[in-house]
Amino acid sequence: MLLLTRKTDYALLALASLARQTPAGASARGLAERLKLPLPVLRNILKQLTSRGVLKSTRGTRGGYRLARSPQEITLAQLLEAIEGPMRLARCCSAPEGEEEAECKLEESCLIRGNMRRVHARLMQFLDEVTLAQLAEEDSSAELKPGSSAAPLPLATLKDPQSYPRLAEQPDVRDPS
Amino acid sequence: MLLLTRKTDYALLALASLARQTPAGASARGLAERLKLPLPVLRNILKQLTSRGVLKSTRGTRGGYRLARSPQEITLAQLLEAIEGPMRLARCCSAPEGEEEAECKLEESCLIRGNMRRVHARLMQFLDEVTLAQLAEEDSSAELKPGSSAAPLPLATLKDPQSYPRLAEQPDVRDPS
DNA sequence: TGATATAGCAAGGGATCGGTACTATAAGAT
DNA sequence: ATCTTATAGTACCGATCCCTTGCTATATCA
Repeated sequence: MLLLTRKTDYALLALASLARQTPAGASARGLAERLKLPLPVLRNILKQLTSRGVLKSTRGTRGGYRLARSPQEITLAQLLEAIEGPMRLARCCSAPEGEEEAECKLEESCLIRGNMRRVHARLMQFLDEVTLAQLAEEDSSAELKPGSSAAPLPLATLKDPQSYPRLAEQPDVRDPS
Repeated sequence: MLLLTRKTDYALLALASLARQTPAGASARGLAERLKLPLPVLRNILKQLTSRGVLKSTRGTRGGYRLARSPQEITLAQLLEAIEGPMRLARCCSAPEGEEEAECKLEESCLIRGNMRRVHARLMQFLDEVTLAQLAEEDSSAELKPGSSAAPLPLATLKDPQSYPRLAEQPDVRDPS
């Protein structure tokens, strides 16, 4: 299961690059060359990010794109929604208002609707705590005490993956019994 | 952006139903009728979950499926990987070992690889803290003091979504200036 | 006026998802 | 033994979505 599409990958890359050179901007061509991304694709992405208010654009000879806000004020949740549309964990996790329902026939009888929504909310909260500034940070890769662990506000500074604790190992058995 | 496929929706529903009646089991037909899911689809899902070791099956007249472990020992991360395959945030978040690379041409020059992996790790950690038992819990929907909030181990009991705090509202402007 | 750069549509190829059908195998009941 | 129930495995089609590309219009600066 791959969570981010290629489009999102490219977008995050471009945004990180722009974040590192804030408040200066860059042209689509310049970004494509620097990041080695296909130009036509990147163009579409930048256009979309502009229409969603994440970027600001200037046309003309010395035009280009720049962030609409500072990297600290842009969260991963915002970016994902700008690129891939409203984010839902399952079909029953619709936008808080509007003509949501009728997506899932069960709805009423669904066993897990309430709990799925809770998980969804926690997930969004997590994504809203990661900022573009953190994503764009120089990758010094090991500047943390592994013992300090879980801060009350997670990801205040991005910590290293290491091996995160799997509660139980998942056997890939064929049920030989 | 929709995270879970229909297949996963069905699977979680079926697993929650099985979890509520642990350690008893249920047949594919019985589950399909009770949950109002299309039988052929559910069959394929149950088969897959069995081959991945999440369920155990018994053939014959009074056969059926039952959980291979207790609902408290099964995490959402395990389920998602069993249903949708290895979970990655982006293409550069491969499995910890094996012939991973070469998926992303950039790799070396990638600006955000390290940080993406950290985000990925945190995400997995989160999914590994949600158990099937929690998902299957009766939905009493408001049995919690909203002040008590974030426990050291999040989701010890699933809390209500309410309105989680959006750091900044995302304007859907057309850049009218 | 010309060059540069973004804006907005539109379209097509390819992969994946959702759903269905068919055959084989195993266990219990009669 | 045989019939019924139920899972195991595989193959297939249709629809949808992702990815990419191309063209034309518009705005800015030299």
